Amino acid sequence: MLDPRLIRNELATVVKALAARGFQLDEGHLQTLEEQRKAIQARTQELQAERNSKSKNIGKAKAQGEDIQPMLDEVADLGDKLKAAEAELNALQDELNNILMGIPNLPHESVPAGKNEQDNQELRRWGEPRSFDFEVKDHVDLGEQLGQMDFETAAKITGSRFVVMNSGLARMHRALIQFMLDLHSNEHGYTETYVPYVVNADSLRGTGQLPKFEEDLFKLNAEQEYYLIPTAEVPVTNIVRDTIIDASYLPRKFVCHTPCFRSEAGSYGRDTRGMIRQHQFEKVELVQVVKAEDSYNALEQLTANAEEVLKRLQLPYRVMALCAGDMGFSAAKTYDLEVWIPSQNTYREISSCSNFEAFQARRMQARWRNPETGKPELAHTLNGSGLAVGRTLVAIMENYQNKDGSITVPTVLQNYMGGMEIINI
RNA sequence: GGAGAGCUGGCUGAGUGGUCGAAAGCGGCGGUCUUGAAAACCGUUGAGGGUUAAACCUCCGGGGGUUCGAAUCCCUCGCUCUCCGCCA
Repeated sequence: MLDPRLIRNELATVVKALAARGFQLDEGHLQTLEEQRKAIQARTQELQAERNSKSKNIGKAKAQGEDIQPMLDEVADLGDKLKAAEAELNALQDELNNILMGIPNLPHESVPAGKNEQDNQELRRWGEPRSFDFEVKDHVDLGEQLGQMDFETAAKITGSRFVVMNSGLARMHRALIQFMLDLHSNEHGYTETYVPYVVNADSLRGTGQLPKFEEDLFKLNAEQEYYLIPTAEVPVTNIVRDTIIDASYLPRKFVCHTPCFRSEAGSYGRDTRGMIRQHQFEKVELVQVVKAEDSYNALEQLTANAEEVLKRLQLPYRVMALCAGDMGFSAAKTYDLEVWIPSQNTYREISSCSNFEAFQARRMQARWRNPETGKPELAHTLNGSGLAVGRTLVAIMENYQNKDGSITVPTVLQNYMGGMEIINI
């Protein structure tokens, strides 16, 4: 959520900044509502003040044994008037709030202009894509030939966009999770965290998935309004919802492995083959809660932490600065890490690292107490994948494939796989 | 599943219809004392909105109701705890 005062006081600037990311804000409508709100709020508060003072007087008079009937007559219709005013105010505030909750974050000044992924800016590359002296296979062919990756069985059990794995691939999948958790908790200073995979609507509103993106989520058909998490970002960031954090606890850095569940509504026909886009996938997520002044340094750090995973796995990648039009709803700035996928002869997203500034913190009232002023201030939140496990597995399979269809195990993973050096039939 | 108790400021916790945004303690901040620190003592200290500043308004788990007036009474939902039952 944007700062309502910013919207009130600098509406034109906000409208312009939102246009940069392709969002049309109905300026006139908002202004009209805001003016009405102001007027009705003032009137409501006057009525409330009148009620408070008159009630107080009645109390005093009664205590002194005076006849209070005339005073009661005087306030007879005040209650109804007040109730009507409050109802009107509530309706207006709900409407304004709905609009506010649907407005995306403003892009940071350093974010490149642009409409879509064509306009993203490549910042740097690491590693040299390997040249193969045989025809490369994609991970689906490799996995099925190994007999360790089975999409048909998964489709029988559930439906499309799921996978069954076993043996070496299943183990490497697990090894990746352990490796990433260890790296970030032991070397990068993150606190390993375990969280619920089912969350309530408040949590999803806090991080920005609701109210606008409900169709991307799996909603449980339960008595409570519960959803499967689309990313660990939701439960982990909401750890600080409705709290005032002591300054000495900042920055807070969490690393958390969870499965992620996405309905992928609206992505029909995209990446239908293989493990690139699944309804269920594992991800190791990095989340930071920091002071406002630190958040852009934290974004660089968090991105570097995610990059380190790719470096240790010796996977070639590039770093993209997303343009304003390609960024997610809540982000002020986003770097995507894209890993080299030989079968597609291109780089594909494997991590997305974003600074949300105070956008999520304002929605979830996540604050810290500034000792200099003694006042609570909104925190800044960030997160990034470190990394998406399924896609990492895909990248390893394809980049480390051998002519005979076996897959060499990256050195850093061998200890996590009981010394296994190669995956074959 | 059944019965009961509770949810109050950063934290603990008092408050059962009016002068309560709310005692007390802890913690925080400022000061006295001290070479410095600790201890002790004194003062100060909830959040949000509003205003040049004030006035004023809202908030005692969420929502609704009763009342001139609600932290306090009623309804409802959520959560926590205790006991019983059931299951692992």
